[in-house]
Amino acid sequence: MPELPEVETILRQLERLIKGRKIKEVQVAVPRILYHLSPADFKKRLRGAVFTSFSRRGKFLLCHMNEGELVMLIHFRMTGSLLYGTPSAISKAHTRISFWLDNDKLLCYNDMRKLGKIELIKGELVDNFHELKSLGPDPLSPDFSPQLLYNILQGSRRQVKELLLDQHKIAGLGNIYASEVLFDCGIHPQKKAHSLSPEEVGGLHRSILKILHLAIESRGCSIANYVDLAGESGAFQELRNVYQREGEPCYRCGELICRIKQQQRSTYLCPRCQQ
DNA sequence: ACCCTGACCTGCGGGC
DNA sequence: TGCCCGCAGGTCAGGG
Repeated sequence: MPELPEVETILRQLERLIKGRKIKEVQVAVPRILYHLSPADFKKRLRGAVFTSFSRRGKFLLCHMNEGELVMLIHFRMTGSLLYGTPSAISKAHTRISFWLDNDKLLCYNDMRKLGKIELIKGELVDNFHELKSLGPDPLSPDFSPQLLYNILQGSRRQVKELLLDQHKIAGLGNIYASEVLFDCGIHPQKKAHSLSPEEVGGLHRSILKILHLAIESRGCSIANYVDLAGESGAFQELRNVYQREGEPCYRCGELICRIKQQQRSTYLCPRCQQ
């Protein structure tokens, strides 16, 4: 599920709705979401903890607890979501972890496929946490310049779409937005990364920012089951040009959108607009 | 460095 | 109706 825009949407809602709230009780229905942490440990460390602030790196959501002393790190993978509301209003389908808050509302981590992951890290160790440390630059960070993108692409002989999906190179794009971005700038997804000209990279850079900002404004993309904290769908799926539009006409030129496989995953493109 | 496969999970829709 | 297959916003480990 969530790529960068969906995580950003969730983060903004958490800032508005959960900031300053204290956790009264924690319930762990599916321990494997916590990986190496035991449910007992997880509960003990979070009982009484206060949500201080929130941040994001790529697709990782960071909940800073107790003035930054502790960080709860969430990766939603394919089908994870956070839901917030009164206990009776929240969908209990696939609830894996529940947090009771001091206003008697519930914050639930729901995840049909159980592929998501939650970690607890001491605040001072966050920057050394290997999964964050190995991430490439976040495209919404100020240091993500066209020149930086050019350097990243120059260093690889792989296909450009594969590179956009590689979180160690650029952190935040997933399968939907990678296809949409490449359509937007007219670059064929199978082009070798190092073969792109500075002008093409400039266009790619502009399209990455354009599509991500557009998707955040639309509060994410709900093609399948993504919902925000309130259980609401996003609207970006109405704006997409290629993703899951195989066999339908390109809005720009009328050619039929086609689907190819790259690294066992579907890529959608317009064969006429993307050369 | 690159490429592919399988693993982790559940659920949905299509074809027979 | 039921069963099997492929597919799904992700990522990692392992082998060639």
